Amino acid sequence: MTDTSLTPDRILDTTEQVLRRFGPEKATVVDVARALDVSHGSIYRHFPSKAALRDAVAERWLHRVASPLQAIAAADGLADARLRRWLEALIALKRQKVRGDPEMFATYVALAHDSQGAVERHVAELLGQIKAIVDAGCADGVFLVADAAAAARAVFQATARFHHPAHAAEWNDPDIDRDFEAVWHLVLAGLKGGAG
Amino acid sequence: MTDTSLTPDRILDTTEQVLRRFGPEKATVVDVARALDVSHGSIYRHFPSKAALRDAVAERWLHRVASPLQAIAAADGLADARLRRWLEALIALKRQKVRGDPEMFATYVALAHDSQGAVERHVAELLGQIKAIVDAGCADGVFLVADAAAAARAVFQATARFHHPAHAAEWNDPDIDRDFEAVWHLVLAGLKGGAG
DNA sequence: CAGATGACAGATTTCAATATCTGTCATTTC
DNA sequence: GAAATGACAGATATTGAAATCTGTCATCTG
Repeated sequence: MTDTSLTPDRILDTTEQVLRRFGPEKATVVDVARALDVSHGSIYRHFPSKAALRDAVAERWLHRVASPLQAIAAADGLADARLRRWLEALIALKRQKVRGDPEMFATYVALAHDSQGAVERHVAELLGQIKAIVDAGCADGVFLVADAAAAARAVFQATARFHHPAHAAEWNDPDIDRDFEAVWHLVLAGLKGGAG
Repeated sequence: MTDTSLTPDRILDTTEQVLRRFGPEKATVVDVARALDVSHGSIYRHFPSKAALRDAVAERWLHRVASPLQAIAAADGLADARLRRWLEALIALKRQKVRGDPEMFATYVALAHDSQGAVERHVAELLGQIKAIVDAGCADGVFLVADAAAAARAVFQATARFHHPAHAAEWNDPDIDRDFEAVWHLVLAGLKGGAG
């Protein structure tokens, strides 16, 4: 029954395979149906449109990024070290994905671009994780900020060059790690409240 | 003679008009020649290739951004206020260009994307201007940084969301000014050396 | 009767023939 | 004779007819 019954998860798995093989431009609902050996009409029983199917693929991919970071955000230890580890993990995840399979990375970026809602939820989730670290840091006196949510956004945005897919081409720059170090220094100083 | 003789500047002016009318995909060297009422072979007397012509257009556009900022970087007054004014001017220039004529902005971004060398020189020029402000700030004791060039890069990169064309779509966000304020706070604290 | 099918209309994409463009250069113009 | 021309070869883009795709739904199947 497991490999014969058509479920959303099975459709999503197959859609990823089809996207990997044909790319986001060429992949069609008919291709997915063919790969599953069902009629394309059956896909529409589980997803109302091709766009909804792509949204779901994007959402799952974004969740695979946010999920491992959640563990870091919720860990023990000093908030400044934890924030550093969290950012390094986010950056490493993204770089790993783009280096491991650049075409698939581009595919997922294209999907995400069309699924603005999924991206917004994803960013909100990441901001929530940063805010949790900042809150903890304030409680411990490691950080000193008036508005933790605003500080979380500032940290995320100031480091955009190192994790935002629009900057992926710059991640090959040999100076990228040194650049991150310099930005991290500014960010950390700001969170510690060095200049009220 | 002035309006009959074919000069690089006249070709560049006309190329901009043609790009404005047809966009970067459709504009051809033949279109430029037609607009100038010369044969397209004559264009190749002044520019070795279509790519070189587009490079020159990009370079001129980028210079129009860097030029007014130079005055701010070289002005008197406290370095922190000057850096703030410089960043605000850079951001205002970019926003003005994208709001005033979004299609032409996209055109120039496409040209710049193909003229990596021109972009690198432009960024180096901007980094030089920031470094001059940071150097002045260090001399006055307003800033405290070990490596002014590294600090300049960090300032530029941490604020990328507010001036890098890849983020242009986000400039319509109603919270964009508040976001810049938060990032500016982090950056300023870092430059003042609050957290050694 | 829940779930799958496949034929269908309208929209989108493909493909190959046709036209245009880029860059060169021997010839022409002033 | 310096500057401009226009014909040319090979590369690129356009076009319109044919094929395919999306989304729907009446029908079928177990």
